[in-house]
This record gives sequence, C-alpha cells and structure tokens, in this order.
Amino acid sequence: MNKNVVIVAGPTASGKSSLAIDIALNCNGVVVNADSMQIYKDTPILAACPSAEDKAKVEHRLYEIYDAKVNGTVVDWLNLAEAEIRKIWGEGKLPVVVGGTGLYLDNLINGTTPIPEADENIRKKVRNLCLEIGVNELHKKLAEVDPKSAQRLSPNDTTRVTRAYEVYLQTGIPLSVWHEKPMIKKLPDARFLVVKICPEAKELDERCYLRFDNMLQQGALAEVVKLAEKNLPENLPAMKALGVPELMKFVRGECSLEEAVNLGKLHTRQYAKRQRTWFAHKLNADICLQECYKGQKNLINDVKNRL
RNA sequence: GCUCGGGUAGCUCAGUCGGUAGAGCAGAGGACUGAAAAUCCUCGUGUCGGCGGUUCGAUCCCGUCCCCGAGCA
Repeated sequence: MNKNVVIVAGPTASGKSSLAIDIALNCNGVVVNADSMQIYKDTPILAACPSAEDKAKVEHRLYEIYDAKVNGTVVDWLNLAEAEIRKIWGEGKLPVVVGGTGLYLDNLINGTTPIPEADENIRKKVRNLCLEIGVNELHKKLAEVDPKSAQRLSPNDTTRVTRAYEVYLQTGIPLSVWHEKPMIKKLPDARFLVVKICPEAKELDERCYLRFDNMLQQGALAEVVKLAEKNLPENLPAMKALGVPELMKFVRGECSLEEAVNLGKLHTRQYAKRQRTWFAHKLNADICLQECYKGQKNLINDVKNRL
C-alpha cells in the first residue's frame, strides 16, 4: 500500500484551505490541520478555521481541539498528526496536511532532534526565571553551560534562549549537542508530495485585508469578547492569534475599532511576509503555484497524477 | 490682534550648553530544531518650516515671516 501524504503549504489568505479541500475531494482524502492556531477552539473565526460548509464537503481533523488555556507545542502536534495520518492510511484514504505553520510541516517532513519529553515544571521555572532576571541575564547563564548555543542566539531572543536553557537544565546536555544527533522522523515510511503556494505580496496583501473585514462580519468581535471573559494570561499562544490582542484593546476601550482593525490587517500582512520567507527558503516543493489558489483545475490534476 | 507652546526621517517624538542629527513605529530584506499567527537579526542624508543676521561655523542664538495647537481678547 502506498503511504502518500500531500502537504499543502502557503502564507495566510493564499487559498491553501480550499486547495486542500479540492485535493481531498478528488483523491479520496481527509484534511489534517497543520496550523498552530486553528488547533484552538476559542477563535474559529479569527484563526480562519474551516466552516461548517467546508467540513460537510470533506472530513477535517485536528481542528479546534484545544482549549485556549492549553499551551500547545510542535511535538504535541507531531504526535497527534502522526496518529491521524496512520489512521487515515488505515482507512485507505489520503491524508492532506494543510497549514501555515512552517515549523510543524518542516518537523513532520524532515524529523526532529530526539530530545526527551519536556518537563513542565522545568519549563515553567525557566520561563519565570526569564521574566525575573530578563533575557539578557538568562543568555549569560546559558553561555556558561552551552556556549555554542549562546553564541548562535541573540541575547534578546526570549523564545530560543529560554528553550536552550531549559533543555540543559532538564537533560544536563547542551542543546547544541542534541542538535548534532540525527533527526528522527515520525513517518519514515511516508512519501510526501509537497504543494506550495507562493503568491506575490501585492496579490496576497489585498486578500489579507479582505479576509480581516470578512472575519469582522462573521462575528470576530463577539469571539474576542467571549475569550476576554476567560481572563487568560496574555502570553498563551491562543491569546496571540492575529487580531486577538488588537481587538481586545478595542474591547477594553483602549483604542477605536478602526485603529484595532488597521493594526490587525497590518500584522496579518507582516505575518504573511514571514511565512513567504520561510516557505521560499526552507520548504522544498514538488509543485509550486505562483499565485493564490482560486480553483485552478490543472493543479488538482497535477497532484492526482503524481500520487 | 496679543500671550504661550510647537514646527526635526512616511508617522510619533528625542537631541545638539553652536561643530550639519537619532529612537520607536511604518517600510525592505533575512533568520528560524518543543511558545512559531511566536521570537529575533540587518538596513536611517533628512532643504532639522522660509528668509535674513551674529559667528570661522547655526538645525541649535537673534530678528522677521509663514503654518499648527492652547489660552486671552
């Protein structure tokens, strides 16, 4: 039995979700989420989760499964994705993995360094330490135990300095040493067919703006109001979804709706640029569409022929 | 009309006790191994409102004019 996995990657608003649906419809597929925000259930509108209509067309998995208070990670997703993909294969269907989170796709395709499961207590401890003494000081401490990583990382890079330090604290082995070990693939038996959407900035920007307006019409504000009522810490991933911090500010009366919306659109565009950079340099594709997906039939046929 | 503030990078503003200026944001590019819609890195010549004056030298001092804001008439 051939173990194909179709990967659909591309920046926000490039049409990758509908491309995934069309591929699934034509190839007996099931859509699997590879988006770090669509995995949360509190912001289906702002995260652009598939609509009820979309879900009726074809089966979607790994969408809206976490509560906003959960702090999901790449590894959590990898475990879920591996299980789903194997299940879908078992059903004799084609997994169509779609999402804008480059890191997730990269780890799924190329594997991850075999660092032991993170200890939540240590993670919390290091994060608190970072808040207490500041990244720069934490970076100095990291330099003492893992000079190689410290040299590689900016003393301002909160995310990575924290991770490197936490790995050393937990395992006693520097992250830089772990990185020298061979990567381990979740699906060594899979054959990936990567479809990448690489639109021009101009075309994409327009669509980002339109999409944000549509989200508002669909009730994004109400969604944010409900989320605000949960009173969650602002540093949780779900609280940082594009549009959430901006609209929260408006909800709290700290800015006008217009300002919030403009900022939301701006940040969406900036995010799309980061994605374009990632996909352009880090993801090799079998098929690359140079514009947004708008139902191009030959693309679907191309995918079909290569399976 | 008078008084007081202001007029400096696309925007918000620092600053120069006189030696032609710098942050944040925006913009452009880039990185990316357990927060990734996150996090970080690189890139700054602009008649320092106009015109005169003082000075070796003015964006900074003086005069004058224009514009904006507040107050008083």
